[in-house]
Amino acid sequence: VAEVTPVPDRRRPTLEDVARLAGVSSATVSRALGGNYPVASGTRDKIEHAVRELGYVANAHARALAGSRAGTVGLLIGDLIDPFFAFIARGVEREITSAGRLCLIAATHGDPRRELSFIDLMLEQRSEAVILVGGADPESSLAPRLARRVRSFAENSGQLVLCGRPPVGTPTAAVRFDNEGGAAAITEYLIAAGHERILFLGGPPRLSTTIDRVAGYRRALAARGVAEDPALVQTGGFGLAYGYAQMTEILQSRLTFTAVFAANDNVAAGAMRALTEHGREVPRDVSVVGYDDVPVASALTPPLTTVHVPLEELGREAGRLALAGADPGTEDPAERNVVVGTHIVIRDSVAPPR
Amino acid sequence: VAEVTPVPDRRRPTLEDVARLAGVSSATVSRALGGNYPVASGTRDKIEHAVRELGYVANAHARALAGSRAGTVGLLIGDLIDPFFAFIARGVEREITSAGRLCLIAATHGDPRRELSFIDLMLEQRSEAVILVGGADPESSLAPRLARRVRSFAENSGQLVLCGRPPVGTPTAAVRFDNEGGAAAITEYLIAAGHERILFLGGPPRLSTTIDRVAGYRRALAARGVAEDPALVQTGGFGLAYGYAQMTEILQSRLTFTAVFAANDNVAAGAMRALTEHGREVPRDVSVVGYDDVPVASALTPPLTTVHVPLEELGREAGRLALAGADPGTEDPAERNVVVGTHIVIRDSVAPPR
DNA sequence: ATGAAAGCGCTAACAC
DNA sequence: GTGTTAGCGCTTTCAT
Repeated sequence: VAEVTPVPDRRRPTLEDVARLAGVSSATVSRALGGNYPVASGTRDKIEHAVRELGYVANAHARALAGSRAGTVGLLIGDLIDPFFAFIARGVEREITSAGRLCLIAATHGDPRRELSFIDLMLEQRSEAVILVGGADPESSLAPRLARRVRSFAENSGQLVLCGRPPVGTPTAAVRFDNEGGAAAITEYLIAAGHERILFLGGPPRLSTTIDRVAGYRRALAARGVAEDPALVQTGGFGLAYGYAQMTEILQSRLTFTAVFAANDNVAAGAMRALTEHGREVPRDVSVVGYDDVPVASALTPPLTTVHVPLEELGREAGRLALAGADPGTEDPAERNVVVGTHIVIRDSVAPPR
Repeated sequence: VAEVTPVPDRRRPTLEDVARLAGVSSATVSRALGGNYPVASGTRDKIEHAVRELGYVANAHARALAGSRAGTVGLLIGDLIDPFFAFIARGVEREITSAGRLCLIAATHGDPRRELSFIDLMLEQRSEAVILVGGADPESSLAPRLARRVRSFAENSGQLVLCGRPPVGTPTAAVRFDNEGGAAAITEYLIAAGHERILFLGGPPRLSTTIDRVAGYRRALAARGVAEDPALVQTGGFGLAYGYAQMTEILQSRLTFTAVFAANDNVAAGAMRALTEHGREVPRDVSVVGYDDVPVASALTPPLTTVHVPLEELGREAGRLALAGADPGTEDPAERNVVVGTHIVIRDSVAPPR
């Protein structure tokens, strides 16, 4: 058996090492590095020199252990790919990072159990805050457990912020956008254009987001005195594939409609493709609108009329709430709600019915 | 001045608390929780009970300080929105998370200085590995500093993995995809279809990715004996906006071409829009191809022929390398290279020249 | 199988 | 302004 050459495994320099080299105490080094404490400029120079000399890098864990903030904020999103989440994540990330914190991101990939374990992880990390993004099924069997976890986090660790997501059963800060209002507005727009048989297509049926959007749709119908046909509400999925498949199927049925309100832009994209393939031209034969205003909306042919959701701003706001709640400076009632507005963006996918 | 009601500020339970309640020593609790150590099953039960009772959650910082792995891997990408990065990130995240590690993600938003500070942060976090994704400007004035940082990370902390990115001047593990090969292949495809005047459009000129793709384009031209016209290589940006603007300008010039090889799918999307607006039909009048095969490619009308890059797989591979290098089990030469293949995906945006 | 005790590297009183 | 000291909560020898 060959002898393993034992690598000396040079220990990383510590505060102590820096202190020794600079000829001061470790406390002084700590203060000099912390910045928020008076240290003689001569001393500071010596310390900075020693730091460079040794290639010293602070140990975040020791720092966190010894009592200062951990300096991290957790962000949990559904999926990194989906632009809906990506824009929110970008806003959060920007806000958190510019406050000198580190953003820990994880994706659930649709598994509610992963939410739980992520919160546990953040609890272990002693994160200052965690931000939960995205719609959720309030009926989920895991909901009570989630509520308990959230409470535990808020009590022990820090601020929890819900972003575009229904309450979890325990008070928290939250930032939402007006799902119902936007849905009502764009439905009214369709009605104003002369449509009465409007197909609502897609959206996981039990997801709060879907429920709110359908509610807005119904409200507009009712407000304008348009009769509601339950057959015209076909919830299901959020993807392009769903929109395509479902619309294909619908086109083979006897269901009649002159406009489609897709639960989001992806579904609209799928529906439009199916429509086109069946020789129905948008918007001449059928009008189509979406929701979210993610990049695909403007890239479609024709460009899609949709509801703009200020996703990045939503994220920034969530980030701000997270930090405000974590900072001991602001004594806010941890439970705060901000709602960001939505507005419809008119492009070329709507025309009067033929 | 009102008296501040002092909140009792209930301390979080520690290992010690659990030990006391379970009637054992903290060492035993540590072992029971660690899992990899024999503990009497009766003792274990008592401990688990106490843990639940107290709502005990381990402190990751104390754990990391006391010597075990930090259990985190850093991931640095250019932008959370860009599907190119998002797919890679998803692959990395999946791999890291399924290995029980926590993935710390940050975005540079194109600022090379943020790369440096992110590595510093990871150094502070004592991360097991960091993964740097995406093209980079090798001429950047920060390159030497980056090299130094990378070396420092590798020496002190853990594995550094480059993902789809040129070497940084010091040996590291890396996973790349064959940029040049893919570019050559799709160029040959265009040539085989009869094209000779092929416009290469977009891509930041000093970015390694662009350079490699242009190299592939040139290689194919040379291999097929097609004369190269320098005026046909117009590098610039990576966005849809760039593709649109630049193509619009080119259409107003006297430059002639029968096909466009866009540096990526976004540029292709922009170029196609400009083409369409100028009454040039794709692929009848002009053929267009892209690179990356991100979702927009298949959503375009007509669907885009492009080079498929297995982005998520790339990310997974990077994740694997990161963990392998971090694990002391595998004694690999920290510097390993894996190259994942690319292949062209034929859709409907290419036709013979008229 | 379990306990005692010594740190890990840092911050935060508390002295001077 | 700077040094001393006592932890922060855990893991890990070394005993037993």
